Amino acid sequence: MAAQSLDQIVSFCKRRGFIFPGSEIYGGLQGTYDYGPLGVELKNNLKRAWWRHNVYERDDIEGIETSLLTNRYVLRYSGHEKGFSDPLVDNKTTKKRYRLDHLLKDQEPGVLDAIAAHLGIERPDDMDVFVDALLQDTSKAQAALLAAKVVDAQDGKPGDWTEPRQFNLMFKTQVGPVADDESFAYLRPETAQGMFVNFKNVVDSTNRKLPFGIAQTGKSFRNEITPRNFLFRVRELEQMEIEYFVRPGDDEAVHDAWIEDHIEWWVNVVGLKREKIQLFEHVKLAHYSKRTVDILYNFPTLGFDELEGIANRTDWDLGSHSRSQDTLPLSENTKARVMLNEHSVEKLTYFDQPNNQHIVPFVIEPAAGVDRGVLAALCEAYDEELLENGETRIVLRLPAVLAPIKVAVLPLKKNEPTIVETAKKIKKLLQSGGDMRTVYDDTAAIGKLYRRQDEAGTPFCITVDFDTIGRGRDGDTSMENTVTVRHRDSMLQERVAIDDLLHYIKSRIA
RNA sequence: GCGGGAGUAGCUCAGUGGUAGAGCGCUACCUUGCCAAGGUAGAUGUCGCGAGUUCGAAUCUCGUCUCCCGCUCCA
Repeated sequence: MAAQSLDQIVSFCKRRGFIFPGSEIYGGLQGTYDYGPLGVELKNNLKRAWWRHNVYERDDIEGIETSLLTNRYVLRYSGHEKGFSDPLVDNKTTKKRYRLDHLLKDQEPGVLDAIAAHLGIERPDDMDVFVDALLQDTSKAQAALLAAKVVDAQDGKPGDWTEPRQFNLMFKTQVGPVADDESFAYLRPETAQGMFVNFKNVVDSTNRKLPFGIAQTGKSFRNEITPRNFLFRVRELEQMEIEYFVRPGDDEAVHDAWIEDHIEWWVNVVGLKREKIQLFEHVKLAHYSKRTVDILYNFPTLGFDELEGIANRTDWDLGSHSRSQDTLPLSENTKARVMLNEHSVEKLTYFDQPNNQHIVPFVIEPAAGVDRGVLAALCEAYDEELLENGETRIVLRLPAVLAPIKVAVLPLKKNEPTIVETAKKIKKLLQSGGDMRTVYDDTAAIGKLYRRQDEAGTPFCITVDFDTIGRGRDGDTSMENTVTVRHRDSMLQERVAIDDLLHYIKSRIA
């Protein structure tokens, strides 16, 4: 039986050392989690599998790793400094909270005129401009909302509004020893911008031709208003992102291809069931997006929710980060909305040799959450199996490539020195390659050792017994130097020669 | 940020003013010829944190933090 609730997964993760609450002994820190000994292996394996699929097994992707601390101009021109913050206002009577722009959109024109009059300005057509005007002086804005009798849809009456407050979803941090208003940087809210600002560097250093992509995994930070639901919404998260650059006009077909490719990856590599995956077509689009499609997974408790978002970011980002934008062949939407860039020293364009012209590529962005991926993999793999003898076996049916521990070596009897020594020797042999986690355990009876490994998701247990050391029953030595390999999912066993073990295991965990 | 619920051993939870408990798990030894076997011994808690009331607080009050549910938010 699969996990029935997220709580079940949460306590399992803590008990077995996958995931712990962040800063726990000091009462925790909201929206942070730490990965334990098994968790870090699983997470690394997931990232490695992603990198392998998206970088190594393709011809058209380069990897990159950019800094988390980000120059504020990067996030100004990307639109985040402005668009990544929400002005919020509360109605003290109804206890409802609204985004200011959403609230204003629902008002009668007369109410908006009254607000403008109170501020002493003409009413702007553009809601963003209007909101900006209100945020210039929040106490004056509060007075304006009250004077204009802004209505709360909840009860249909003028609300008792608080001052509007700007809720910035980006973390700022001080850079350098002098704490003044200008010496700060942002912690990046997405890894994407690092790839955009390095577009020229990658093109120049690799001689890439369109279409090609840049891939990156790494931490991002979002000051979520309400971090919730375990790993699902956290303030420090890790992303696996690709910015795939194409000729304008090719973007729509490439977008569809990435969606298909990544659904397949979640199903075939991470092991998520196809029927637990859905697509969600965004109706309300981000400022940079022409079309965004989410890949959703059916999490316990949460239901279908986002695992990966695949956006067509058009030429927005490259255009935004370029100087002299008026000289570039930008798309109409970008041209109309892009902020004049007074700080960039580069034009992020691509010279199209065959047609002898500069173009600004369109970008398709598959952006997945590593932590959400780990959570989905755990939820999918978690199984409470009812055995024939009436007992329950918890087994984590992770694909071998994701399993934290690949193989456990166990002595059938720990009070038989030759068996113990042989088992430890085999453990050394298997770990010598250095590219997989192996364990030796003799602290319980063999059945319990198997069950422990089942919970950890270990696909193979190797048991050293009397046959291994040439002391089989009735003097049988025919199975000397062979061991039992016990399979996690089926609990079946087979006999394998020690000399063949390394190859046997490696060929089954790739 | 608002409303509701919760926080006691690693996990699940009992304990309503009077010496902190159970099950599972964990450790050591014995036993054990393959699926959470048995025996013996053992460790583990600022009862989330901080104040207050009280002779005495896990228990009552207030504050605070964290988690869960609902609102809100989710580029």
